[in-house]
Amino acid sequence: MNHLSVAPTQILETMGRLAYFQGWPLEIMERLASGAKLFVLPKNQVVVHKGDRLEYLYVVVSGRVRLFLSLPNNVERVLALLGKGESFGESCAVLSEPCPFDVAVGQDSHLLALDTMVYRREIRQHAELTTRVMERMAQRLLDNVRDLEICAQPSSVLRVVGYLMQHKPGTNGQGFEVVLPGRKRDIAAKLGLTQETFSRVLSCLSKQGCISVSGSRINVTDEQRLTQISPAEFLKKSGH
Amino acid sequence: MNHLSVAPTQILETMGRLAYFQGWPLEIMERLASGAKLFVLPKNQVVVHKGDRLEYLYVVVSGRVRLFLSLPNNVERVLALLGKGESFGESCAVLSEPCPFDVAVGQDSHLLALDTMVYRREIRQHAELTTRVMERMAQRLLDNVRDLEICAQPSSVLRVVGYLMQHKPGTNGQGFEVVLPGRKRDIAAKLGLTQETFSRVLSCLSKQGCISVSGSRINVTDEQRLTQISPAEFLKKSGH
DNA sequence: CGAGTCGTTGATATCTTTCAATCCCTGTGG
DNA sequence: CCACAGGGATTGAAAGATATCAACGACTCG
Repeated sequence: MNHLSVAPTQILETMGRLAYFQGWPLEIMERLASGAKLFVLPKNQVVVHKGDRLEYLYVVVSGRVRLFLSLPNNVERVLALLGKGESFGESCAVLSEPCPFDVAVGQDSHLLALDTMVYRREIRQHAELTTRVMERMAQRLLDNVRDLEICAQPSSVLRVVGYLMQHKPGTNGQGFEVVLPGRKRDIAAKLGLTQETFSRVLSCLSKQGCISVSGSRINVTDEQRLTQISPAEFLKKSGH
Repeated sequence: MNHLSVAPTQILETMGRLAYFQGWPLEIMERLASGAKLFVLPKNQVVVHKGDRLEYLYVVVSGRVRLFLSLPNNVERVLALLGKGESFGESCAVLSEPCPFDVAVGQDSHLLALDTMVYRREIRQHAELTTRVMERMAQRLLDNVRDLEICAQPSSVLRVVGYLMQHKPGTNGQGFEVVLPGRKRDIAAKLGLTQETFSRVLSCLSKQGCISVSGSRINVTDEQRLTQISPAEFLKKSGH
């Protein structure tokens, strides 16, 4: 993988702009920066193979990263789609375990790579940071449950509705927009659906006036009806 | 919920026997014990409702506990089946977030309940413990991925095979036994299957000589064939 | 012995996947 | 400027696997 040779001071500056490091002591960021690299990755580049021992912990500086499992029928199951400021590899770094998923970038991306050894040492030596990382992991565990709840919904429609509602902004009165963080096929793979099914569901919801779709922007116009659509006798209604 | 009034010293003694607290400083266990209770719960008792603010962090002393999501079609999706020494509620306790799942006991059980406030305070004041809890959470995140990988398998057979292989003991030459940690319907619900489908798959695998089932004990006799059975043209073969 | 829970088995319906063709958009090169 | 290639998305028709509904059998407990 290509990595830019970047001066630690510039890496430090980059770190300062990432949400990931908000509130971290400068002194520690400096030590992390000195062992860090900045990777420049072309679209579709694979970053990590399942089973790899991670040399680095990664933080997304720009672009899109997708974590996924490769299933026997030659399809992917997407675990997460990450954007700027999000990270992956902490769990493996902390436990020195092999990575249980594959990682690839969805478009040209910049990834900050922190040396796992340095990371572990710094984390452990600073109680405040340990707490911070612990909280982040706790948050991720809760997020996983929410994701799983959506994937566990018994019908494709409910899964898509669940996904849209999960991305509703906190403060809002009437309607909201969801911008899909990746290709539709990847969103589908995150919901445990094929892209075809995902497409059909969006199409139907659209025809019923609940949402309007244009590219990767989805406008939820009638949240009320969207959440009540459960009765599921639904893909048929729109002229199937 | 019934809770035994138990002297802190006895609670402390109980804690000492739980794997959860192995290696914890006695001093801290004493402080945790003073704010702790011991719940005695009858079969099927609900411990936590989804959305509850947790007053306690729970550790299983005896019995079986199941964490699950209630889905719209009135079925459960099981997240975990816990036995002695396992715990739940840390993430919520650490973040003061409402619990995202329901919890019930599968049989008469004893649960140790640690006050979340005391727990948080103690954890944060002792760097060593924070690290320990962080590592536990990291482990749980990796476990979640493994579980999800199994649930993501494209056929019921692969899911069951995956489940069985996940429970293979590390050291072994020829065959192994898996004791299901709960009712078959709960295992099925953990795999995202109905109990009927789970039953059929076990039956077929059994007829093909890969495994033998007696109650909740499953003997994997031909691991070789079990893992190669993928071709999936399979439920039909056994006289469906 | 009867009630209740759990598990098995069977028949049917339904939903999603799969396979295939078409469309749309974008970037590229003649 | 247009043609064309490529990736992505959509749409259609068919097949297949699981869910659902229902009945039965096994076991436990009171």
